[in-house]
Amino acid sequence: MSPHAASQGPYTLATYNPETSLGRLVSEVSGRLLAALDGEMTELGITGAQWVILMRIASGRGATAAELCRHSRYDTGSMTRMLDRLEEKGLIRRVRSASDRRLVHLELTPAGRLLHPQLPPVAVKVLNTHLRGFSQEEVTVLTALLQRMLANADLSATAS
Amino acid sequence: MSPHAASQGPYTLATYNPETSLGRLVSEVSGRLLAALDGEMTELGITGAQWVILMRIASGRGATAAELCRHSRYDTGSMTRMLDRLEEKGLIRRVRSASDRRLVHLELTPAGRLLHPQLPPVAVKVLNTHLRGFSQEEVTVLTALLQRMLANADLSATAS
DNA sequence: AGGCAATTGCTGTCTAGGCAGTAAAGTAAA
DNA sequence: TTTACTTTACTGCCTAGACAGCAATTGCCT
Repeated sequence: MSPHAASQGPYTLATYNPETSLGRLVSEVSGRLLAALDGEMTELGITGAQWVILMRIASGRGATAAELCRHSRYDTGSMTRMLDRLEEKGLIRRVRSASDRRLVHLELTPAGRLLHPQLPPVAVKVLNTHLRGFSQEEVTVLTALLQRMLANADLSATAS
Repeated sequence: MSPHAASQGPYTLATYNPETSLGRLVSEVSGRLLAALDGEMTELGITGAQWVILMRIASGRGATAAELCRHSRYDTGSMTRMLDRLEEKGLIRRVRSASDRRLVHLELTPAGRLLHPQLPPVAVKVLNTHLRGFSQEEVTVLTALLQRMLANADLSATAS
């Protein structure tokens, strides 16, 4: 590595164009995906954000509020209120843990279990709509590249 | 194309995994990029969202509030308040148009013009940080794939 | 000219997330 | 045991965006 390697990279001030940069592109695609998810979800009575949390609880990857926060970059306060909304809609239930009384275990209600199977098809539809004309390999390449960006983000986050 | 081609695509219910899907990935990368931009920007006294708007005004791509809304998927009400904040910080100025008195032309104040050159380097730094280990060609491929997703999103949006 | 629709920018109101502070519960060390 | 620290969930308070409604202005059309 040369001494000034840190100042090098794919982007330079001379070539950088905010309108066509990866930053704008990723943000735009993300926004479109969420908007599409929201649109498909209105008839089911929940939002895209609630879709994410519900899926996590249903799959057992979000047994408590704190665990959900750790994986979704949500504030614990925001998560409390998010769970309030899901509980108010009768989709989830809070159960105070007996072994550790700080914890509140989260589980789907019968209504939640009834809704759950309807959630994945919506995501599949939205994704495939945005991937028209993509080959299986292109999806693999895109996924791998984004995962590398995420790994780089983790490096920076841990370093700071 | 077979009659049921519309129901096919890269993702299927059998293979779909919400944790590793492109949806989650794009959303996560987008969030990280914005968070990094926000972090770098605090010392400059503005947020990542304000960075975007300022850049647009400075480059002449956002001469009025309505034009900014059309390109940033913001509500006109939200844009009004966004511009309020930038005006309050002394970075932009509102000038009522003489030719069309409905319009309010936006321009940088001297303080805004002073801040402007500091904005692109921050984005370049953030992007390159997240693109460590990427070749020039990989960035090109990633950009092209995301642009195709965006084009597909536009198709759906216009169709609905 | 006069009427009608569209555009622009703004304002109230609602929802939702971030931050800070708190109480309860658990853990570890003196 | 007692003390200090951490974790968990929750609660105000603030910011910020979405939606609906508004007045002013403009262009279009007869």
